[in-house]
Amino acid sequence: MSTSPSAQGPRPDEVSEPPYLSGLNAAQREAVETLDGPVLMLAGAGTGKTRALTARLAHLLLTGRAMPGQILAVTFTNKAAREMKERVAGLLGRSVEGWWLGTFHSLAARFLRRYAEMAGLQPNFTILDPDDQLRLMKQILVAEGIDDKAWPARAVLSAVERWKDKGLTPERVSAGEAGAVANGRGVELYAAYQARLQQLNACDFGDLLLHCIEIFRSRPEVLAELHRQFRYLLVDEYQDTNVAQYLWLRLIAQGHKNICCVGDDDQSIYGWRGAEVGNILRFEQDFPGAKVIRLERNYRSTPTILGAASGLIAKNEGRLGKTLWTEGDAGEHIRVRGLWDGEAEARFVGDEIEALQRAGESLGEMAILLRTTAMMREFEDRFNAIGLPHRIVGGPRFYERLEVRDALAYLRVVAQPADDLAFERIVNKPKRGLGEATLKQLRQAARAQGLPLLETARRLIATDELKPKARKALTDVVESFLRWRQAAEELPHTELAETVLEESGYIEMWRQDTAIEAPGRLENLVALVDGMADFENLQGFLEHVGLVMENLQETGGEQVSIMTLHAAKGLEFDTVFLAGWEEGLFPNQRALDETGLRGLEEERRLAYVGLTRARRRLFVTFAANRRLHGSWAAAIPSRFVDELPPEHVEVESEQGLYGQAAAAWGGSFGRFGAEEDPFGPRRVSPGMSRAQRYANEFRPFIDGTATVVESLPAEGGFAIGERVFHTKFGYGSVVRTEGEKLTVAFDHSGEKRVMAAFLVPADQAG
DNA sequence: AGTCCACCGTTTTTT
DNA sequence: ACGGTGGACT
Repeated sequence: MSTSPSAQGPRPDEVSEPPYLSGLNAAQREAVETLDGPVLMLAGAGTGKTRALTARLAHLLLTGRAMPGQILAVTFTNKAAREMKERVAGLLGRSVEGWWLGTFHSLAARFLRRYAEMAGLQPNFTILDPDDQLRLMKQILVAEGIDDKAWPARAVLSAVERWKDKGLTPERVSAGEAGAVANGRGVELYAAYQARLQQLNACDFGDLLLHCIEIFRSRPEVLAELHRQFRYLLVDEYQDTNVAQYLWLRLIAQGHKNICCVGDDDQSIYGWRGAEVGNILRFEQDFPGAKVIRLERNYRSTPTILGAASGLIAKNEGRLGKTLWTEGDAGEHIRVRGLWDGEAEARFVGDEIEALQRAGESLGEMAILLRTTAMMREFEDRFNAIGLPHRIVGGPRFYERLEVRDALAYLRVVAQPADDLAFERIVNKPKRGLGEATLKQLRQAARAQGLPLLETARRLIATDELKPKARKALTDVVESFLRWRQAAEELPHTELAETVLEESGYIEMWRQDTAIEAPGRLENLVALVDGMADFENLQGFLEHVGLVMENLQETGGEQVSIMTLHAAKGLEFDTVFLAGWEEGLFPNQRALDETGLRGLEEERRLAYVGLTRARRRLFVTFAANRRLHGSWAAAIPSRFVDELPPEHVEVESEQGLYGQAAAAWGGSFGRFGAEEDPFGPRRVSPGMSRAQRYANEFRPFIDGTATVVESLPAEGGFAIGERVFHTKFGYGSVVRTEGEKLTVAFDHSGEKRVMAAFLVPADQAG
């Protein structure tokens, strides 16, 4: 273990050692003090990673190893960057100025503003948001005559994004890879998209990194400058980096090779957007001589929770492997509970929360973690009904709201008149009679002259080419922008924004709107202008907006949190409810279909992330029936339920609920011994794996329940009044028949329209 | 030019 | 179920 020779003098003894070192365990201490060379800090969930990380930064600064400006620290979210800044300031007792701490994208943007012209951009380039990207891609597809039915802009754009994630410019995309996109025209479209971005003086998120990489590769003097500057690199959440980020890092790290990457391969959950677990698995090869430090002592969860999580994640292959341990009482068992449907599930969770609340537990220490946002609704409804304070974490973000985006589009055109996407967005908002016809004319002229739309409009209104009405309206728009650009020189940017929104009639448009959400939109506009006050100028504000799409919500108070598993990464709660653990939902069927075993393992990691969010108490629930895309689907418990080690789990099942499915399937949700199995003896051989049983007997139910069965011919007719049995809804009587569609009054779930193929005569059931 | 209706697709999401 | 989108209609 090396200690610095400088500032602090010789190795401090126990008493006088700096406060940020005290209380660290041996591994953490090693992670803090191993400053030179490549270090991989494998930090399991709840092992005090952030603590070690911030201490390391404090150590670098306090020992005089590095000046703030010589440290490059990368996080994944702005929130994480902010927290790190605050915590290091807390350790040092003062705030640190001038260091390079931020997200990959904000740091890359900072570089790129400096070297913009090397990438063919002007320094005031716009950063496109996802909506702009999509609109731009749509325009490209139209221009190139691509059938958008076969190749929707979404799909092409996502292919382009994956290429960018891999650090591939159009020239570098391999033929094999390109062939699969848009009938082999993928690269062509990618190139056209890039060309258009350049015209707009814009780039998308992926470009921020990609342009940097290209500059680093082609301009050794730039890279050398960065190498001189940055002596120490620190990267958080390394398991979620993509190839482009890896290349970017490696190029910068080549200088001093002092790179410390922190991550947990078991928590890699962003493969679907290009993250490569491989980056962390390969670290030691990528950075020869790397020291690997494992943080394995968990300070967060009970041994029970930790044991369950470890047992589950052990089913994954290709892990670096860690053995997390913790001390203390085993704690409460994990309660696994099966419910009739999603509504019952929400009711159950609500009841448990109320019970905990009565027992003195704080709502702020409880969270419901879900696989998809679609599942949130059920909980929201229920909590609203019983008046349980809650908040949805995530959800539509401030800068994504349409009124905010419109307002920003106005400001973007003022700041950067070549921003055609922004111009098109607001040219007819409020309605000015500038419809598609005029816009088409304008676009054509712009293309012919190779000029931005606003400049083209300025020229066009001097001619007689437009219809008088359109000409009048467009003149108005052009003159307004000229005036606002003038005003931008003199007015503070907040006043400029007010002027623009008022004079454009945009504010008035919402004042006139009688829709229920209009007042809220006006409030958001006010909030937007208020928020601008925190920035020095319009440019700085727009830069922030481009990079920070996060919510402004800081809702305090005692509330239960409802969020997706993805949103929960990095958080912890006393009590966690993991709901919707059903095959098809979680693990998500689409993940399995698209990426097979890889997808399954990522889903399992997601389960692991969920489990490890809990400090003391954990509930896992699943429903037998789930309303999905409008129709009902029968569900069976997630295989992950079975993968929780039995000794940590306590199953509570509603008696008889799963009679049908459970009996056919083997009569167990995994936890019952043969003698206590309430559903009777198993009908499948005990040696058969769950996956096999499943493949044999449940395939049709799992992949596409309804569709598979619906396509079968109806089996014989049912008579009105006949008693029938349905695997999802139970017993009932036929009310109406229309071919193979029947209406049945079910004893427990009311009238439903069902397919005859789903029904059997009641006397043949069981 | 603007409004209405049928149709489609529907995991996760930061920057 | 539901919301967004594109095409047809007024």
